Amino acid sequence: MENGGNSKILQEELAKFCHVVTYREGEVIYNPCQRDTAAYFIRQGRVKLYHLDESGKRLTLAILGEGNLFGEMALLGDGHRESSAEALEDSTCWVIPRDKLITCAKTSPDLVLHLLQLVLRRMNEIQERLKEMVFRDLETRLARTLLNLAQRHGHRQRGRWEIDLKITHQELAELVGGTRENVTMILNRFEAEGLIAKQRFQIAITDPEELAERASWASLDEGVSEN
Amino acid sequence: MENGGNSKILQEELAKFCHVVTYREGEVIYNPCQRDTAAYFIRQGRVKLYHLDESGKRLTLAILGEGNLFGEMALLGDGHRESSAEALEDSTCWVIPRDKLITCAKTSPDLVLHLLQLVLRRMNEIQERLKEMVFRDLETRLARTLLNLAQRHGHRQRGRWEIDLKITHQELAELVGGTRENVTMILNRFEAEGLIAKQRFQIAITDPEELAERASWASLDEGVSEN
DNA sequence: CCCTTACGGTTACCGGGATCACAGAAAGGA
DNA sequence: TCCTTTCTGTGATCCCGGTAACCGTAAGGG
Repeated sequence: MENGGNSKILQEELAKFCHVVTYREGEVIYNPCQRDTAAYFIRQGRVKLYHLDESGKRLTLAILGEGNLFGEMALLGDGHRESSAEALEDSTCWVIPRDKLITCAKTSPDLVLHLLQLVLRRMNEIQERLKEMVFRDLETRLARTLLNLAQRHGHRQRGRWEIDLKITHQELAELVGGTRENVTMILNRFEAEGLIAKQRFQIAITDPEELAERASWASLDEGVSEN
Repeated sequence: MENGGNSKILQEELAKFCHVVTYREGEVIYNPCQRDTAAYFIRQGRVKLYHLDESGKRLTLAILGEGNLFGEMALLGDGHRESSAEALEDSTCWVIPRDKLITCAKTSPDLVLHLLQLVLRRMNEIQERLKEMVFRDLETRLARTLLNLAQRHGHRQRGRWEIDLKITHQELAELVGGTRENVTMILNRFEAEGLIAKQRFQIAITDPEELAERASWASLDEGVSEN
């Protein structure tokens, strides 16, 4: 969806020299310090990328869906993983081993350009996250995260956005870089103000415009309120 | 230095279809919202990448030197800048316009692979910064930043590392995501403990091993203490 | 050479958010 | 069905680091 037609072209290229792997919900795709040299391209399903620090705290780097690339870091030098990847649902991915990519770059240079595009988009998002951590407070970050999730993993329904993810407050906390307790409090505040509606594992945005306000979203057209 | 021989090969490729621009110390290379579609590869000099938020606070994304790539985000879709770049010294860069890159990808696919490598390296660093913001306190982040600066912009001298940058506490604060006051305090603490020596605009690491300790550096061999 | 400007140093205060410590409620397996 | 586990809700407390308000000092331009 986000990649427009590119995703399809890319997949045709990938089909020439890559194979497909499927993962079940909850399955771990890779772990830190593992040594392999493949990147993955999501054909179908959702994948969570995260990093654990030594004390057990977790930072979720991204929740990705169809048409996204991950594990690209393994295309670098020695190819050791720094983070973990886990399938949030049953998923199928193209596997892109480094050496195959290098050999095939000569015959289909467009492929590498496409990958470069995908990597740049991810980099942009991470840079955005870094900026948010420095400049924004927890409430703002949470509002933004909810809007992002709705955009990438949600659908519109009668003026509200349903987030199509089974997600806990703990997981949200790991996504915004805060604690579960504070996330719970802020979510309740949002609900009391009529910005969102929530049940266990489920959140819907009932007032996207106002929530975007709280997110101090730079330009509305980037948000989810349009259409 | 960090790129080994790759940098040279890459530059030969770039010479085929890119031109060179030079900037004076302090000159701004680009600004947000500017619309151009070129990336830059540093041939010589140092460049600071930063982002200003609306309140005027600044986050320094990176201080780069010879062999580094920046402004790659312009290779994406519409090509608008999100951050600023400024020459810290007189510098010369290869300019890589997007359309030239795309046309030349067919004739020299290795070039794109090299760029991909460089982008991945940058992405790795930013991801690292993000993790630090979430997991580490200010003192740790500052210790790490000093070691990084020494590694990338410093030289060894009689067992200590001199950082070859004219840098203020304010700039360090923008690099670690803290305030000038706290950076000053921590630097003084480090100096009192004999970890660093400093004068105006100048910092040297006198005890790299111990400072790496304070940085809770994962593996020593990544630090600057070896050799 | 003076005088403005920027940088470095230091304190007091305050607040966002982490930590700790519960309790109720839903889920889900035996 | 019960009983354990996981998730949510809500306080009390604490502390890191931001904010504000100074002052002395080096730098550097007119």
